Amino acid sequence: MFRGSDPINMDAKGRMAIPTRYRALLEEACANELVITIDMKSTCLTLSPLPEWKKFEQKVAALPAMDDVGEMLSRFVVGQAKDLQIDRSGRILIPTELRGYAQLDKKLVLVGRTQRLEIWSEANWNAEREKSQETYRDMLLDKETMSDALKNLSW
Amino acid sequence: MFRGSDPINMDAKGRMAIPTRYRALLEEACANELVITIDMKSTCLTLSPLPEWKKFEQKVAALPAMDDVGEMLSRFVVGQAKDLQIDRSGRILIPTELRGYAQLDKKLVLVGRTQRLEIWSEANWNAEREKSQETYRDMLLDKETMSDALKNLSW
DNA sequence: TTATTTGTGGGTAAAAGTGGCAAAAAGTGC
DNA sequence: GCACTTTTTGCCACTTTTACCCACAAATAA
Repeated sequence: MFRGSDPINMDAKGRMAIPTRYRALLEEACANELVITIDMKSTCLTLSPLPEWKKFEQKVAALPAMDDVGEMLSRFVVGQAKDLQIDRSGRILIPTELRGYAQLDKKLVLVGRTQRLEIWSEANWNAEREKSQETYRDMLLDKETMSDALKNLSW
Repeated sequence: MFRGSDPINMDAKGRMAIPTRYRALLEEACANELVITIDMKSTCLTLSPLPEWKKFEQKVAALPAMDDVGEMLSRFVVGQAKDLQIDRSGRILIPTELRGYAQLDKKLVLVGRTQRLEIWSEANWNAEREKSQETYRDMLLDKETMSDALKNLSW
């Protein structure tokens, strides 16, 4: 579904153009209805087609009320989500509060993550890429800390 | 169902406007009948459609009488709940005692939590958000203390 | 070079939220 | 029991924000 990264400029009103190669896809998959929210583990935002989002929301809602981490996930991820419509020029408006969270200024990077998209500030994206070369390469070589699912991933 | 957060001003009489995007939903889901009560684990209030509330109330009532924590939950959460009607201008009146509990003054934030809503003072909400970025990010990275349900949450 | 498609910016109109005011209802005291 | 006071509810108008629409600029392809 979504893959690859695109550098995109956000305009003064906080609007961002969706790459044309995704337009038809989004029209069909979700009638241009998207949900944007924070990514709790990284300084970026998550953009998903509404049907995909709903699946996630249901899973989170089904977690036990006494699961403190799950509760927090629901409060801040669901609680800061926002429905978006793609306008007739193929743009979305990124809500002000979320812009602050992800430290977005003019230069953004839109990253494809199969079922969803990530929105990064160019600066944070580059920093994270650098970090991945130093840190995560070691983590990939260390079989001790790796989950079983990942250990058994075939390619 | 409910998602996202909305900054709302409470008027001098303790009334709060429900965002328009929820109006039709609430009319249909519960004929504008809501229940408001305290959230025992946080300094905020919980607002639920009557049918959703009833499910919770039944579950709590079914807990063993010797479950002290459950007993306390029933006494203070159910015991301080209050039925509300949305008025003809789409507003609810937040009971005085509950206003005190959640430290509400003029500026409020209404937070969507899928089946229910949370009402925060703007100050407490912002403080909680900041805290989530410092504390909870670590909790999400620490696989030791994380529940299995959450560990296996795919997204 | 010209035409078509994609990206950007700004202006305008509609809708939503807020606060004030007035009317009605409830409560209290004479 | 009646009148006055106080609280609550409903209505309306104003202001602010948001979203939609159109026009222009840039880039790409013919």
